[in-house]
Amino acid sequence: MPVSSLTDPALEDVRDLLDTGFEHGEMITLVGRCAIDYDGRASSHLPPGERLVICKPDGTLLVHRDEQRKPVNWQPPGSTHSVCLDDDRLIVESVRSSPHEELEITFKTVAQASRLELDDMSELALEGSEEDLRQRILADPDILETGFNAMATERETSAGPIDIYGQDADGTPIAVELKRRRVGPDAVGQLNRYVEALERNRPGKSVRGILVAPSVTERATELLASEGLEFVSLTPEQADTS
Amino acid sequence: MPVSSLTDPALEDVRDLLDTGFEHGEMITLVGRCAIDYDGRASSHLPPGERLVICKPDGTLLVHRDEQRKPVNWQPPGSTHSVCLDDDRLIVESVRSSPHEELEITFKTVAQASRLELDDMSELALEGSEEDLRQRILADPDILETGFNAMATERETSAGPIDIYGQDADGTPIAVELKRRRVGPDAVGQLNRYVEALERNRPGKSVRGILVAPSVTERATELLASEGLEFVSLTPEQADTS
DNA sequence: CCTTAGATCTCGCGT
DNA sequence: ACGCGAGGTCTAAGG
Repeated sequence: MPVSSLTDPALEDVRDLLDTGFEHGEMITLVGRCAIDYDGRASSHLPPGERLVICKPDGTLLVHRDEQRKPVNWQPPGSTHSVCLDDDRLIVESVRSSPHEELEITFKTVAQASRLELDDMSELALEGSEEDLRQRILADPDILETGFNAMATERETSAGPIDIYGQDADGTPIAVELKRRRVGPDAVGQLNRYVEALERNRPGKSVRGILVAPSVTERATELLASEGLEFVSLTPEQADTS
Repeated sequence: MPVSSLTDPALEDVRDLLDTGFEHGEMITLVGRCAIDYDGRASSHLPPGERLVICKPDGTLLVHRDEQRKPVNWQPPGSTHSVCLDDDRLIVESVRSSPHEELEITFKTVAQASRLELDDMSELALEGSEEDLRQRILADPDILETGFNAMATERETSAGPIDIYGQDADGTPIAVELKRRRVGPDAVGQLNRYVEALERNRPGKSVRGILVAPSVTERATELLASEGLEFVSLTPEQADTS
């Protein structure tokens, strides 16, 4: 885990460190006072302030302030970074194509500059996703409704793919929309689009729509009622019955 | 912009640095080999690997790998960080309440640990948002449709707030939904919910729905047609006519 | 606190 | 490439 770091360096030395880091595909962190201009999908300007800048070898660039979870500015993976010294200012530039986006960071002073080689082959194992909720229902369809018969997942309609498509005990088609957390009106609209698409395909035949989530907001409940849709309360993880 | 940094420190010294940094409300960066466990809205486990950890004074915690824009693990602002030394392992813990979430980072080795005091009072100025699109239309309603009369923004309906509510030249009500970029079926569903809510309030009276965006996907175009809704192409920023 | 919808959303998966 | 929907989404604004 080699780390090369400079404290209160001359901007010239920072430029060399960046060039070396970019060359070697290393991660770089910079702490310093900088102004930032962005132009691409939108455009922004951030006056000078002290921030932490991170350049990843995959082309990602992050600018973090001392608060908030999201970077104040950034470039997505695949961008190309470069650095140049202009008088007494160090300019870090990141360019992305398709769509074209430019980020320019102008440093007045740099307090710390580091090159990091990070070795990380592990993969994140996450539980509690919508996929887990789907597996729960497919493993035991009766928890949705007695006699439910799951016939397909991601079934295509003209309005998009249905999470689970099946039939009830009477053979009536059902579109099931899954959400891992409490839902609002948007999920109802989504389910409604799928149900209407199925009904357009089979005129006259009734289709049921069931929204599956831990809970729904009041407005979503009203919308479900006005559209004739149903709700079943389920979480991705089985309730702890210990 | 005071920066205190340790290279290849003993874990004991890292613990002291963290304690000091937490105490003084400073930002902290750690580079090292660690495993991570999360439990809260979901749960996850990440086996050992080399990562960059950032603790912000507002309670934000970020764990970044050497690729991707998003942190592999994190805690939102408002979380409480703590550190303890357990044998030959350094454990950084972050807890959040409402909802309860825990993140535990177990370091085997630390290559770099830094305390940063970042002074940043500037505010980001961003252009090209949906709000800019709204201002464009309100400043010159005719660019939406000749004779359009904007009567309200964020007008409440039983299905949620309409971006712009108004009337056409004939006095027919119009719900306008704005999007800053190319849109898909979700935006059509959103507009449809608003139009249906208005129609439920005024039975028999027809209501027009207009989706405003730079462009729409084909599926969204079909949905617009099947719902009897309309589309007008506009961008947040005026086209460059130089 | 909860709800609602925007975001330079990001990300993965599919066509 | 583009389309589509999930996400521990995050974040701001409003009730």
